[in-house]
Amino acid sequence: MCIGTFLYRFVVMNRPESIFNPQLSVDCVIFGFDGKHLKVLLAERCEGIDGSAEQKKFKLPGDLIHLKEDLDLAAGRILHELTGLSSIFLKQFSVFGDPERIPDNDDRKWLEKTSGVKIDRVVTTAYYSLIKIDKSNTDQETGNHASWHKITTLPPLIFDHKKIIMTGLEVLRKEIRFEPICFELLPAKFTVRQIQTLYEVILGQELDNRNFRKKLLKAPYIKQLTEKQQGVAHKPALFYRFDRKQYLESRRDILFYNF
Amino acid sequence: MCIGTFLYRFVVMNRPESIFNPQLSVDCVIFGFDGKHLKVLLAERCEGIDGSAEQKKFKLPGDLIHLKEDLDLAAGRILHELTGLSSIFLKQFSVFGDPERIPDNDDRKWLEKTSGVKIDRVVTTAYYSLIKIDKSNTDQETGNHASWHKITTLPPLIFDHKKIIMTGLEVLRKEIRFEPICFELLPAKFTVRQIQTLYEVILGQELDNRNFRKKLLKAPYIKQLTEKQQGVAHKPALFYRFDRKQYLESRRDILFYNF
DNA sequence: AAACTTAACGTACATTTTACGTTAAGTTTG
DNA sequence: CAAACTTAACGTAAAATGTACGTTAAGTTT
Repeated sequence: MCIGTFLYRFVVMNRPESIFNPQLSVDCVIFGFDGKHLKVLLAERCEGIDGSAEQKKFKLPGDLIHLKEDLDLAAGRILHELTGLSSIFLKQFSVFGDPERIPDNDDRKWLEKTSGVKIDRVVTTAYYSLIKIDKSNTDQETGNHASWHKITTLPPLIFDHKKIIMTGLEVLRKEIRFEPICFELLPAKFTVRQIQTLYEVILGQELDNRNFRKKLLKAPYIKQLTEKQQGVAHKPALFYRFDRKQYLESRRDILFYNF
Repeated sequence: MCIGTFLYRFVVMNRPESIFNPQLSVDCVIFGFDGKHLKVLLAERCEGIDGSAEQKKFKLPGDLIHLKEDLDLAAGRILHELTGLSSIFLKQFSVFGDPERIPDNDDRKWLEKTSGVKIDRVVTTAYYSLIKIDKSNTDQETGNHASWHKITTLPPLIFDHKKIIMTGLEVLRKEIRFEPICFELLPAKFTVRQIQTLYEVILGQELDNRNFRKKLLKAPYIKQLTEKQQGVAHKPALFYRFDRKQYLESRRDILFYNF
């Protein structure tokens, strides 16, 4: 939690009129790829209801939004507070508006306690983002009581956050079939094998490496570098980079329809 | 406006505490196809600010949601109130959460007057739906001060409703490239030409009829009927129908990725 | 030096797309 | 009533793409 958030919380806990809108929130499903597994960044619900022994639960990074705050900007704020990153791929993908999505139990009491406002119903707008997992956000597990979890083995989550993650994953799966958003999940230099593994973990299916390679390298926005992999116990792979400008150029005037 | 809505309004105007949530709304972009043009169903903002001569503006069918109402159900309610239709294809596609999306002018005053509540900010969840335009909703223009408008020539709209429609159209364009949702826009029996015209108006591009036909008829869920077109001044076309069950069957286990 | 591992390239065949030409079945017109 | 007209329906050849594999290459490890 950055200073800004801390201050907000302080104010909230000590003033009758909240600066938060108690009915609107955003939650971010932050996908990351470490070369092997698709992961999601989760925050620990550290504050218990009464300080005593409680179930350790996780939650999506998210927050109530400020009274006059734009939703997209609020999502950016949360991502920034948690990771220090800004201008990151971030896309609204769904709204969760079931009036009973925040059940009348410990979860709600915890939320009312930490937000300092009476919670009636909360409609949350879900965003997903893709980031590269590297030393800066892996080593200390990003700090802020946040940590990466494989999407295949998620810990217990509050509210409907599991459903939100699964919906986000579906959207990501759908999206990756047509748009190369996967490059947001890779370092600037990558090998063909890395992209293929990423596609495999997202699609949940093995792909033929020879055909995958052919299809990928035909794309005009995949640029080969002269640099090679180092320190591997086999033939080193060449590095490639994603040329965003070429990508946008190549996407113009495509017509496509299917049955 | 159906009786239900009227009652709600009556209650709202006469009670201090509203049964509406003044911060959450849904708006529906209802697409229709009349065989020639892609259209959208718009409601007329009939009540003026002070009853005097005012600018005639249109709005998307939409409403504030009830205090404990689910968003998806609210969208269904609005569609039903306006068209009498239920169990219609209806999909949430975006949230509009700019705090300034309802500007501080006549539009806001009108909204406050008709809803009976003080409007601070309204976050709206947008849905789109697809319906067939036929006699039941064309002849009397659906009643309820609602009417069909070509998406190419939209009248003046309140708030950011034009932006909402355009975003919905983009989503529809994207969606139609991969899923045959277009059959929601066609009568049960249709000709190849009808589908092609529909694709052309949605994609905004002419297609080769011979190749379109081949591609379409390969789909296992397009079933030829024995019936032919009648009363046309040329070779009558065969009718086809969409087999939803076969469609779902054929969609299992498809793997697809592209660069 | 041989074994091992993954990268990188190639090839033959099937399928799909693309760009057209041709025939068919009706109505309208002179 | 035949010729003209209009759109439906079918066909075909070439190009492009996808699929299923086999082979060679460049390193490290044993």
